Amino acid sequence: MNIGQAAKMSGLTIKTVRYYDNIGLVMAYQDPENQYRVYSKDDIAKLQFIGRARRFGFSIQECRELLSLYQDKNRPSREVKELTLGKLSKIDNKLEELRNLRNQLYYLSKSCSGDHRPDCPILDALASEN
Amino acid sequence: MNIGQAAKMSGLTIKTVRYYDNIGLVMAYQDPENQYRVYSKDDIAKLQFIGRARRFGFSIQECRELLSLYQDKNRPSREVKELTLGKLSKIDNKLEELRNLRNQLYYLSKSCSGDHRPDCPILDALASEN
DNA sequence: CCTAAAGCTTCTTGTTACAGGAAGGTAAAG
DNA sequence: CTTTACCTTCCTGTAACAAGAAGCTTTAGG
Repeated sequence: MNIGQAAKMSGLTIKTVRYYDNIGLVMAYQDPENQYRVYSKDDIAKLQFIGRARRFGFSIQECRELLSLYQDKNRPSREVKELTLGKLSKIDNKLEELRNLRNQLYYLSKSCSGDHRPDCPILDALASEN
Repeated sequence: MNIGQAAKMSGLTIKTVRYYDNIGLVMAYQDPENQYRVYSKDDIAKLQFIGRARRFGFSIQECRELLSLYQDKNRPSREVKELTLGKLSKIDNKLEELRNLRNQLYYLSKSCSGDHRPDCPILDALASEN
């Protein structure tokens, strides 16, 4: 099937699918006559796989690794789990960071009257040493 | 003072400071003799201001707005508060998203034995319809 | 005084993961 | 035969800088 169908079936955009072909992540067969990309069922499965992994926050590089593990029927599940746990810990760090940020911003916004007057503790905080 | 000192005093890198000059965020005076950038105390204050705002998750564009509000002694504090509240709500959305992701990944990792055997519920989940 | 090191300049390229659009070939339908 | 839909490649833009090359300038030391 052509790239349009492949995009629909995988839930990705045409641009994305073409991009994955360019970077060698999911390479389509090229019809020698018209240069159109041709996708097999197997390719669609890979695209869907990647779409889900991306939604889980895995980077393209990580998707590449997951895909090769996915295609290797004999790999130990340990490798996949390690990748996932690594990602989990990164997410935990990011969560912590964001929570702190959120609280600081929250207290800053609370302290500001937010009316017509020019006094603004938010700007004061950004301008001061601390 | 030169860019090296300015970078140190503001806690930013030289590259960053030069970049801010290029995009017109904090423009330095240029010594006509040697083309060196010269930073005043006021410039340093702006750089520090931006450094803090960036750490609070404000984008360069938002920093630009905050900076102009900061320099306008008569602006109503409402504007700053609105900017901050908008940012806060974006952070809340991101937090929610990340928390969901984290939980999904967590349960996936829990379900995988992570040993030498090839069976891996994580990959199964990425490969299946849901 | 000369030299080496440190500091400065501009310019180009790379990063991440695509999106948007131009210019042009192809295919299917009326 | 023409319109319309799809496809192609190639170029540019995004956010916020980092890295590095090539080449001045300034400063400190022997």
